[in-house]
Amino acid sequence: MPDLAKAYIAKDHEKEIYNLWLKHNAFKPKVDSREAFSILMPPPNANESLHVGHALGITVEDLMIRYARLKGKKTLWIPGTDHAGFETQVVYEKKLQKEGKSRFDFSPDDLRKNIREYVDAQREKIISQIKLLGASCDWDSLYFTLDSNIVETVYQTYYRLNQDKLLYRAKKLVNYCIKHDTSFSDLEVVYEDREGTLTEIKYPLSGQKNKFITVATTRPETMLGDAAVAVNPNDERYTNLIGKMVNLPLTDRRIPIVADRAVDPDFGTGAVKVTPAHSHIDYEISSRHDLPIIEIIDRHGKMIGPIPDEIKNKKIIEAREWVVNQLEKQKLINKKTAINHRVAVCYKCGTPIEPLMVEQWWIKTKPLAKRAIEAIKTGQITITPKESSDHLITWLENIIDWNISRQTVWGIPIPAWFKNGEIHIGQTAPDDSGDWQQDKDTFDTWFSSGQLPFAALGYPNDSKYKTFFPTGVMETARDILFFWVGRMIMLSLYRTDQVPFKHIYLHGLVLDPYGKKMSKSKGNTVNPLEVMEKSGTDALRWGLVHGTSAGQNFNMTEDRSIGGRNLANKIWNAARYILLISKDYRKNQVLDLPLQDLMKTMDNAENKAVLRDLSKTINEVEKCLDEDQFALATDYLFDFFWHRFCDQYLELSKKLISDQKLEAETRIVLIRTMRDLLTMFHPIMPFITESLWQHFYQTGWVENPLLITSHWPTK
RNA sequence: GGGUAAUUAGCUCAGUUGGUUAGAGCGCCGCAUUCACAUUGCGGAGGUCACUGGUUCAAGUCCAGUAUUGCCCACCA
Repeated sequence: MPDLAKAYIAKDHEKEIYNLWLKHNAFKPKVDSREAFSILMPPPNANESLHVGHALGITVEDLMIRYARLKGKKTLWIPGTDHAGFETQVVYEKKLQKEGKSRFDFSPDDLRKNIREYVDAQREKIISQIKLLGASCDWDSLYFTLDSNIVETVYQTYYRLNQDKLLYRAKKLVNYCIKHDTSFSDLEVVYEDREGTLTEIKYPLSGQKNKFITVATTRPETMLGDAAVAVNPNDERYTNLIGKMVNLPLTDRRIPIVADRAVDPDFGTGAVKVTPAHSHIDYEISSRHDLPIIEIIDRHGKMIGPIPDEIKNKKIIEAREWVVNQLEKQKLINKKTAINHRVAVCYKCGTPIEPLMVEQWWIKTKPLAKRAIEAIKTGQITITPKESSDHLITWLENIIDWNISRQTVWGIPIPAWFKNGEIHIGQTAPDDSGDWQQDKDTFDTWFSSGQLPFAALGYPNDSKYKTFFPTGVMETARDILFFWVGRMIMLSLYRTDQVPFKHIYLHGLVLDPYGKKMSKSKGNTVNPLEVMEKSGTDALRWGLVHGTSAGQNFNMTEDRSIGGRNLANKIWNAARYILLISKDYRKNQVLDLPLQDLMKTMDNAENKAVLRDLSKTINEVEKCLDEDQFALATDYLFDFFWHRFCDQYLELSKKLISDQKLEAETRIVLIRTMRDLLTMFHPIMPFITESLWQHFYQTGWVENPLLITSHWPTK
């Protein structure tokens, strides 16, 4: 047996151990009659570098899959990377910007090709970083979300939605970012408190001199697209004006005053201008009163439509100044007040969202959501933490139709063709007349990633799909519960009639030591690669799990991983000591007896007692791991190992072992307890435990050459 | 506005069907060093379990309310 170094230096072992696992195909599922357990790895964006959020997710997933493997299940963990359509395009545009270029310098085809090359070059990086974390996933199953089989499945879903009349193309009001030139779904819009000006404008009543109705707005320029003025039906100030007309200033149009329940009489003047083409609430009001929709802003934020020539094609902000000036000249501005209000903005660049009328592909989500709700309510899918079930159900119950088209080049092209208002759905044009134009849009990334559980497993014919679907658990970040998890459930039930996973485990946010969100701009990020380099991967993994709570955010401090490093060193030295004093001990079959039986062979009460406590610990750890209580499991393990085994028993064993009558059984207790501890520590600290297992194996104390494919302790 | 979670030692947090004297890690104080490990050991200080009320023989734990903080959803024209 080679001598063990006095201290455990993680760097000296990790690479070798990972290669050992790879060499033995330890991550590959052995397909037999055992119970199946699979996890789909949430694919990190192909252009990203590993951050601490990934590290947490991968640690927990690896922990679950290693535990299942030790418990004798056939396991498959499928890794992948995400093309992440819009997000990647934004990153690439930033890169272009640094080079003094923009996306408009390239044709869409060239741009797509360039991003593809960029992503292909980046992809290897994050994959190698995932390997550093010790991820025991089946690399032969590695997927990329633009793989042809996945794209094909996505297309089939699109066709089927069309056949089932759940897909439609419509020009409706959508959330549009004029900077990125794409629409979004409701989920990609965030709200921010912004300073603004509330301008009160007097609209002259038709046929009545010097009589006005005053509206309040933060967007004066949109008055040019007004279709009505609305007041609350119960607002006595305006009851006599309902049904009357006003002359819309700066235009020659006359618009009605309507009564609508959406108007809050206590806000502003209690009268509101209605601009159906550029406000969601106004769009709703207009549909209730059959008002015309007048578009005055285009996709680039330029003024269009029936507006004065002076501002045609001008930017929104210029138009605003012009409109306010003109109104002031006509003495139609009542007053202007500063206001702090919530503004819908693009979640990437903070540009205010412009609601615009754009033709998009929509999915009718209500019928899909209904089945998802049922699956959750009947317990076909369970969630940790449990309160997330209600969040998900509430979201599904209030779901609105989903805009699945994006005006980005990087993504899965939508298989649809247009010719003079005709629409053809399919990958190729219906004829080669050359009149058909392919849809230039791409799918919302979440539409394709929402199908990954079955798409990445090779639905419908692949043996992986047949063996491992539905997957056992979906482990992912809490903040994509609606974006991703909800959509996976809906689309999976729709396509496969099965839930995509039986259980969901949501991890919280990793915060900085002071409980603040980590962000690159704040400079308060913890770089997992640095922690791994400094303290070791096992130490990082321990630090991410120990002392945290399922689904709750937690503060990441360096101390957490230092604690993990110290623990690794302690494990190393306990095992090293046992190896040193017993290196000539040859295995006795008694060693493998179930603990209950092994205990009966012991003469000494202390030896019996430590085995009894070991058995208790196995029970506790098992129960915790079965219930997603990973941190609590590490608590039990830590306490038994450090205090009960090392501090008490190991010291005591030094006396016992010098007693000739007790020597043999004491060695057995030491070896057996350490062996079972290595096994239980393995899911959370795979490298050091496997490394020591190798020494146990070479000494002849264990049968299985690899801990990773060994089995959970027998009680 | 609606929802949800958190509030326990200086700090970060456990405490799972209510049950002796409320725990851990880190930090702090004292002692110990050829004996697996100083990335260590032994010992110690430190808590009105946010607050108010209720249920109970018994409440950190269950119920109601209050406060503070975080997050999610809706959204202000």
